[in-house]
Amino acid sequence: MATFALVDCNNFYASCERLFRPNLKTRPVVVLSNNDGCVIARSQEAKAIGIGMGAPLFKIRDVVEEHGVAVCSSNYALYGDISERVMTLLGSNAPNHEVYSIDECFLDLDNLGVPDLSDWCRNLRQKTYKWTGIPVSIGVGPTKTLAKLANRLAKRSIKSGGVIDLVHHPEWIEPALRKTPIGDVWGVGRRWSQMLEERGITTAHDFAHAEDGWIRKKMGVVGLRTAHELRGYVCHALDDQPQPKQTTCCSRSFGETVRDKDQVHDALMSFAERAAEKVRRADQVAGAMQVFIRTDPFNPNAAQKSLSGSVSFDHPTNDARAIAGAATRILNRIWREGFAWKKAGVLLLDLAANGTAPLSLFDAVAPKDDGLMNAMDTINQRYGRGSIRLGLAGKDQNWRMRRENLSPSFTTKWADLACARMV
DNA sequence: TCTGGGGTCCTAGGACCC
DNA sequence: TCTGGGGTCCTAGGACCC
Repeated sequence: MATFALVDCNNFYASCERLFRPNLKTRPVVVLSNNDGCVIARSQEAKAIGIGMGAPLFKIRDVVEEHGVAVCSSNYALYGDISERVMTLLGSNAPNHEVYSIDECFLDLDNLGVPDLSDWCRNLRQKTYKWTGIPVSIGVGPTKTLAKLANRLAKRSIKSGGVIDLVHHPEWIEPALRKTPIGDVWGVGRRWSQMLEERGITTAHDFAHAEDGWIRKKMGVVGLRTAHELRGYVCHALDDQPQPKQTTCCSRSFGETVRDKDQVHDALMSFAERAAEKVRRADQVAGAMQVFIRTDPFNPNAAQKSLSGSVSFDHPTNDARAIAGAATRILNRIWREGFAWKKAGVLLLDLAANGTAPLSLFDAVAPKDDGLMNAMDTINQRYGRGSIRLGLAGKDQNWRMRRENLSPSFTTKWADLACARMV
């Protein structure tokens, strides 16, 4: 039998915000989405006073005021760096591991050669807290889906000490399935849980005992795999060598709607540049790209429009100039006057490892000019993103994100380094 | 007034081929 | 009046994840 562990950081973004700001330790903390729109992470105290996931900031102003809630704009430079530290530590303790998201990691605990796995997990949990300052919970199960489920219960149970092991306590599996609502099962989202509830399937236990043919018909092979995993049959293996990305995207909602083409263009140039940088960092090139712009779907009074266009590159590229140029041509092609644009984005598609992209028929050698891009990346890495850019930025930047409560980049910017003072 | 961004996988349907 | 069956490739859309 396989043994998977899921290590999940507790309230990750809120925990990161607290790391370098001890004065937040005793206050409820929430972290906001881009443009400071809605709540995407909450500390335990913030959950306790009833702040919901996804709550728009304007709706919780009163609660914030009343309880002295610390409100933070999201700071992904900080979270990404802290995440790396946690993952490195986990990886050094369990060589077979899969970094699943910014705050989650699956471990393969087979062949680890430890006498008491639950004990080992509790140690790992303490070590992670001591070394990184981030509290984690650990769920252990015979499949990834059951490890996830165990993790969720570990987070909720005080007496579990942050660890629940369903592999060495198989008698816990059935009660665990019974007390997990169907919508909290990994792989069952909002649509499916509504559909299942309407048919009386309200818990993980109900779903695990539903009929295969019916599940297959209603939810395809994806849903069937989830059901099998709940029964203890492995359908999702540990993926410790993740495949390179096939697409990458840089998109944003604007701080304010924008009607002016130059400003939309300016935003797209910035996205194109950033997307190209991501692809260079992965040592890939893009074979095609897509640009989209759209109005605000939440505003019922505004005329709605969603436009997009794409191109293929003759020579797959990661050069910001080529990508920005293509984005400009696409925008010129799709642009329509008279709409209040709210969001735009650049997608780079058909990504391939740099150097392996096939040459086009008439090429002797692929064109190569990496010097300038390398220099830009080096400067931006050293002095902070945006230190050097293509000379395209316009003056009006209404599309820029609102980030009114941004914490310092404690670990990724020299200027933001925390200072300790002897008293 | 206000409502994120970045991904993956699967399926259905159309175009096209033999 | 009759108009197959099976395959591939591509795209759009829908489900999910964090």
